[in-house]
Amino acid sequence: MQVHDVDLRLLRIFVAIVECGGLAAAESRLSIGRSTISSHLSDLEVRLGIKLCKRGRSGFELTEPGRITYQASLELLQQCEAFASTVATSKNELSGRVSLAIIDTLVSDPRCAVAHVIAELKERGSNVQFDINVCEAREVETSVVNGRALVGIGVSRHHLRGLDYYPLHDETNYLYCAAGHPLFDCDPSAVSDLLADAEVITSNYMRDRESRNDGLNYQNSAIAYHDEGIAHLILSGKFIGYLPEHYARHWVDKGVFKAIEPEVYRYTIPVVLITSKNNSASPLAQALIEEMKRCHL
Amino acid sequence: MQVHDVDLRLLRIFVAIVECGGLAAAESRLSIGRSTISSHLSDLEVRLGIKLCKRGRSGFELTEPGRITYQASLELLQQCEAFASTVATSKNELSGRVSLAIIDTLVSDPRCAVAHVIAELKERGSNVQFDINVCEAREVETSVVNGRALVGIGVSRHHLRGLDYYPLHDETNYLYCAAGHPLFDCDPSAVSDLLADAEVITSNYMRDRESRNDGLNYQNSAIAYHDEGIAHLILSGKFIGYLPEHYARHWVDKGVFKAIEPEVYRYTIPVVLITSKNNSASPLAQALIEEMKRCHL
DNA sequence: TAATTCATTCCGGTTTTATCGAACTAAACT
DNA sequence: AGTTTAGTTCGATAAAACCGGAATGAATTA
Repeated sequence: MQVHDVDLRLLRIFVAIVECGGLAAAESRLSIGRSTISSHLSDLEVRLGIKLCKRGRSGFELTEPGRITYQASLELLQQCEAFASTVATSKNELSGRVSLAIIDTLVSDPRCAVAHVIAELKERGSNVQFDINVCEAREVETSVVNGRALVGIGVSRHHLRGLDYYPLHDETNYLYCAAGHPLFDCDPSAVSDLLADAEVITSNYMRDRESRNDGLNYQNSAIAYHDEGIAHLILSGKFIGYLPEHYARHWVDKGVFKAIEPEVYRYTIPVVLITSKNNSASPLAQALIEEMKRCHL
Repeated sequence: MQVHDVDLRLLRIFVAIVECGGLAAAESRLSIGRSTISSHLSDLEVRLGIKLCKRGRSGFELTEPGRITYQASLELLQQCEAFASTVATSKNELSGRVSLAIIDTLVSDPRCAVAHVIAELKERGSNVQFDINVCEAREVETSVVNGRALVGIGVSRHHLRGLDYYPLHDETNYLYCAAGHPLFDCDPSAVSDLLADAEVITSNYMRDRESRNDGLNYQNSAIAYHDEGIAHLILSGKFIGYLPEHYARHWVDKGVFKAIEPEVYRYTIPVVLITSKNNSASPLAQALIEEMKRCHL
C-alpha cells in the first residue's frame, strides 16, 4: 500500500476517535483495543504527514489540520456511501439511509403501513438503513424542511411551502375522560354542566383558536404535544382531552377511558405523507414514497 | 473487511482493467500477475454483488452495471484525490483564527506593520480568520494572559510573568495643548507659570507615580486610557495631555494642537509584541509572530 | 505523594492478504 | 484437431495487518 494512498479504514477510525472524543472512548465503539487504535491513528498521521490531534490526560483536541481532515473525511466517507448506493441501484437494489419523522402513537393505528414499508424496502436492498424519529406534529414538518428527515408522516393543517403533502388516511379523535373523573360515571343529564367545569388538555391541534369552537373550557392548565403526554394527563382523572380513537381504544377496552358524547366531541384530521420537493430525487426516497402511497390505495 | 465496504485498491485495479481493455493488457500497467488481477476482479464482483464485465477469448466487454460502476469509480477516485489535496493543503497553508489585541491609535503610526502582516497571513492561507480587538494598554496584556488574544501589541513597563515581550519600535509622546487653551498662544516666558496651573490628563502611562516626575499638575480631574479620549479632552481646550507624536500630528498639521516645550515634556516608550508562553505553539501563532518580527527588523 | 486516567510503545502470536507460478478451461483462429 | 489467446483456479509462500497485554509515560486528581 502506498503512503499517499487513502485508507478508508483509517479514516473511519479517525472519525470515530474524533466523535468519541478520545481513544479510550472510541475503544468500545470500534470494539478494538486501545493500543491498536493508537497505532492506527499514528499510522494515519504519518501517512498524511500531519499531527491530527493533541491527546493525553490533558484532554483531546483536534489541531487545525486535524479539523480539516475530519471534515474532509466525513465528506469522503459520505461519497463512498453514494458510490455504494449508485452501484446498488445499478442492479436494481436499493441502498442508503432512510430517515423518517413520524408523529407519535401512529404505531397503534392498524392502518399505519410504516412497518410494512420498512419490510418492503429492506427486502429490496439489504443495505438500506433506517433512522426513525418519532416526534410531535410540528417537528415532523420541520424535520423534513431542514433535511433531517427524508420523509415525514404526520398531520398538518397549515401546509408549508416547499413541502408536498399526500393524504394517507383519516384519523378521528374523540374526547376522553378516565375513571376517577366526574364525567366518567355521571348521569347523562349532568354532562353538559360538568363539561363546562372540566379542564381540557391543550394539544397541538387545539393550539389553534379556530379548533376551539367546541365550547369547552381551555384554560391551558394542561398542555401536551405528544399523545402519550395527553394520555398521562387523562389517566390522572383531573383532565379530559382529545386522543386518536385507535390510541385511546387500549384504555377504553380496559374500562378506564370513556369517550364523552362521541357524536358531538370529535374531529377528523388527515394523516399525510410529507416530502420535500428538494431531496426526494434519490431512488431510495422515490421508492419509499411510492411504496407508502401504494400501501394506502 | 466487510463486504459492503468499499476497497479503493480494487476499484483502481478495476479501472485499470477497463482502460486497458482486459486482464492481460492490465498486467503490465499494474505490474502484477494475471492470476492476481483475475482474483481481485472477481473479489470486487463478489463484494458488489455484480457481474462487472464479460471477459474471455471472445473479447472484453463491460456489462451495464459495470459501466455504471466504472463511472462511479472514476468519480470516487477523483474525490479521493480531492481529499488528499485538501489535507495536503491544510499542512502548508495556514488556517484558523487569529485574535489580536492592539493598543489604540497604533494605526496612525506609519511604522505599524499590522496591516501588512494581516495581508501576508491571508495570502498564505485563505482560511485564516482575524479577530482584532483594539483596546487600552492594560487590556492588551490581560487579553494575552487569559487567552482571549493570541498575540498582543502594546506598551508595557511592568512585564508580566508568563508573557514574552519583543520590542518593535519606540513611540515618542509629547505634551499637547489645543487652540483655546491659555498655553496655546502664550508668550514663551509665561509658559512655566501657565503650566503650573494647567490640568494634565491622567493616562495609563501617567498612572504610575514614578512617571509623574515632570512637575506637572496632576489632579486626576481628567482621566482617559484611550488616546482618543485624551484627544477629546485636549480638544476641549481645558486640558493638556500626552499623546503619541504620530497620532497628534493630524491636529498639529491642522493648527489646532501644539506641543509644549517638546524638548522637555516628552517620553519614549517601546511598542512591544506580547505573546504568551503557552499558546504560541500553533503554526498560525508562530507565523504571525515571525512575520511581525520580520517586518520590524 | 499516591492513585487514576489516557495514551504510547513494544512484544508476540494469529490471521489475513498479496502474489506468483503451474495447471486448467474455454473460445477462437488456423 | 491443434494452436493460440484470455482468463480461472489452486496451492504455496512471504509479507502485512491486526490485536491484546504488559510496561511505560505523562498529566491530572485526591
